[in-house]
Parts: sequence; structure tokens; C-alpha cells
Amino acid sequence: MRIGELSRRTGVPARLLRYYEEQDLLHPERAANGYRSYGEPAVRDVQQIRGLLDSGLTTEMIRAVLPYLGGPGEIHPPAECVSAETADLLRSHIDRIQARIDCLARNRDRLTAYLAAVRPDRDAR
Amino acid sequence: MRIGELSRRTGVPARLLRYYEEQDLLHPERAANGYRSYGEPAVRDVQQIRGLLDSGLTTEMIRAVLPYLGGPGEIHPPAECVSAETADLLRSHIDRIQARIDCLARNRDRLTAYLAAVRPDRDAR
DNA sequence: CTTGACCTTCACACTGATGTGAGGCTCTGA
DNA sequence: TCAGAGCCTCACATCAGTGTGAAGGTCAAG
Repeated sequence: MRIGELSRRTGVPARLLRYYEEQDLLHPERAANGYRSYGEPAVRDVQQIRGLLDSGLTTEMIRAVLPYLGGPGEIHPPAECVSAETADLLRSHIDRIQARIDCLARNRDRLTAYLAAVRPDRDAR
Repeated sequence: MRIGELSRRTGVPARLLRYYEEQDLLHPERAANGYRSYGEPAVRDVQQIRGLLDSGLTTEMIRAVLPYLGGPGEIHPPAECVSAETADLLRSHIDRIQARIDCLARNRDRLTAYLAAVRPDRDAR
């Protein structure tokens, strides 16, 4: 599929799909006329990228973990390809994601407490 | 306290403390010589600002909410000052933070599962 | 009185994710 | 064959920082 269709199907502006390619997150083929040509899995990939970006991960971080994030049950690179170093790197990425989760949870709690304190009437639920 | 001490105590570069003032998030007094003079609560304010920025709130949002965020149990301006609109905005932002947490947790679990599948030896713990 | 640490403003430049527009090529349908 | 939709690249703009440097004021200690 071409960039316009992918954009429509994911809701992500074509501009950003090009940007993600520039950032090495997407790797569309090129048609003879130069147009980008995306496979079906690109839809899920884009959604994955969006989710992670929205969660505050950088493209660099996403680039590092994306290859390992398949659909449910899919393992992309076979086990033999994963060196001890890669595994370590992956573990440290997981730690960073956890740190981010902790930070967000902390602030969610702060904001929730604030809201409860300031509007206990409508927001007690 | 002056800007250097506040910077040391919060770990936030003086440059950013001036920036937050420019953004109307901090309001230090000025000494006779023009030096910024921060009160003790500024330490907590700065940490709060950092946390909220990290959570993806805009400076505009923080500006709206910060006056009401006291220490534990302190609510400065009475509840009536918080408009329903502000509260709604805040609620929707809390929801967004939660969505981010969910997304990250999902992906953390995926990565963990991947790691476990690919290196069941050293990573089973 | 000078030195050095600390403060002031101003200003330019970089990042990352995204918006916007210009100028031009490709393809399809009337 | 021409319009229009869709694609291409290039490039500048924005926001929230962040770094750096210039040019200068303030103050305490030697």
C-alpha cells in the first residue's frame, strides 16, 4: 500500500510516516516510480510506534526495542541471533520503560489526589 | 535563597529556573540588587514542575494547576477557584497518563516475554 | 583594590516530534 | 491532453527544553 492509504488506516499524517522512516523505524519498499510501498504489517508497526511515542519514549529507544516487539506469540529474530550483549541491552531498556511507568504513576497519583482534594463532590467515584 | 542554591538543591540548571519564571511557573522575589530570591517552598515547586513536565503536561496546564498544588494536605485556594473546565481538563489528562502507563506496561511485558523465550537460561528469575 | 564567585540580561543554536508549504513528478479519468 | 489527486524532496516553523557565550553588575575575602 502507498503512504496515503497507510496514513488513512492509521490516522497518522503522511508527514510522520516519512519521518519515522527517516528515523529508521519504518522500512517501506520503493516502487519503480519512487513511491513508498508498505506491507500489511506496517499498520500494526505504526500503531506500535505511536503508542510508544505517546508514552514518552524517544525514537531512539523505539528503534532499539521495535525489532523484538512482534504480534502476540511471534518471535522475530530467532533465539540464536540474540547475543548476551543484546539481551543485556534489552534488559536495560525494560528497566527504563519501568522507570517511565513509575514516574507516570507517581504523577497520576499526585494529580488524582489534587483533584479529589479540590473537588471532592463531583469527583468522588 | 538565590538561584544557585535552588539549582543545587533541585538539580535543575539555573538556566531552566529562569526559563520556568519566563513561563510564569515560578515567581521569585527580587532583592535590592536584582538577584532572584526564592522562598523555601520553591524547592518543592520546582520538583513538582519537573514531574508534571515529565508526565507530558504542557506549561500552560501546569500554570493552571500549580497554584493549587500545595504540600501534603495543603490546599491553598479554596475548591471554588478550580473551574469545572480545569477539572475536566485535568481528568482527561489523568486518563491519558493512565493510557500511557498501560501501553508501556504492555510493551514491557512483551519485551520481558521475548527475553524469557529467547534466553530462558539466564533470564528466568 | 583586585580577584573570583555569583548574579543579571540578551541572544543564538541545537534537539525531537510535528506542522506546513513550495516546487515538481506520476498516474488516472474525462 | 489536461485537471486533479497523490506522491516526491527540501526546507523552514513550532514548542519545550537545553547548551553556550557575551557583556556586565554585586559582593566578600585577601
